[in-house]
Amino acid sequence: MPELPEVETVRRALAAALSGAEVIAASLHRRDILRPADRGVDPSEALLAGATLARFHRRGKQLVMEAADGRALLVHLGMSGRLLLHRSGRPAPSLPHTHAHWTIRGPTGAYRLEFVDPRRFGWLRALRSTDLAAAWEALGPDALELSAADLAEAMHRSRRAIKALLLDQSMIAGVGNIYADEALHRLGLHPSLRCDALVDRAGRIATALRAVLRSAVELGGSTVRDYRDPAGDFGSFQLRHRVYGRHGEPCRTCARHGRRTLIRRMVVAGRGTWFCPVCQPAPRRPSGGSKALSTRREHRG
DNA sequence: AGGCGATCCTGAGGGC
DNA sequence: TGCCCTCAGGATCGCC
Repeated sequence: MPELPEVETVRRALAAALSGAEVIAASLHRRDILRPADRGVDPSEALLAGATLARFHRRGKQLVMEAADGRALLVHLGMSGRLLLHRSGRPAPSLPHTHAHWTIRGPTGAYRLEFVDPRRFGWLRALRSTDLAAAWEALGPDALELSAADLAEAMHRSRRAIKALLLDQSMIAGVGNIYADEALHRLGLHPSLRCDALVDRAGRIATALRAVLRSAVELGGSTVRDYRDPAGDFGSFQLRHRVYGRHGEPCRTCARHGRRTLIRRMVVAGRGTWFCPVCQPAPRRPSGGSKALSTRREHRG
């Protein structure tokens, strides 16, 4: 799933190839990929036809293509969304679920850009670049720039599980299920720990989040299933995952200390959550109520 | 406040 | 081999 590192990888690739390029034509194949408020507008206008692409921004998981004429297009890749960039003239397999495409010509060549999203959790939103700040008002600070003070403030009055807060885009923008689990394992914190009990560790948590996200950006993000960069290539940070998706496999941190502990799976904040029961000991009073069984279906089958 | 479930959607993967 | 069922997840909404 594209989270901050994957979206940043996409942003960098698009910025490198398309800055200063002109959108010759744009086509929308599914109108419901636009946010509801945009469905009445002219699609090709919304998709920046005729514009010169000036800048590519990102906040959290949201990407913006900003045109020189004041138009902008906000892109959310959802779960399975891809922006694929093909050089014109090369045979480009058109994938199913291609919902929009652009013909673009610029300093580095001519391209076809495609928005592909099988599960359609992704979306596009047309706006003016002057409205971008307002559009992003609902998002918390970008996770790569998260300060200890921001995080401490968010945690201070919250009794939710720490993982729920990490996933809350209005608190921290960019963290999704993968990097929440990976950061918590590196911190040795159980995902169910209450925020207000961890305020004194906000600095460490912010630092660990930034570090895990930066490492992932350097490796082009994680490809678990669907994610590809604009060239169609995989990320490689999944090779560094310590817990995410590793249910039943040995904890590598424990293995280094001569212990054999298996990664477990539970549900926190409605999400599949992977953790090491030794590195991340359970709280004495798990948040989320009195249910004694906070883990379930720990074994395959 | 925040947990929880439903919703949107498709494809992967397990079970039989 | 192939069909069917379940499940995964980001964001949002309504309910409790």
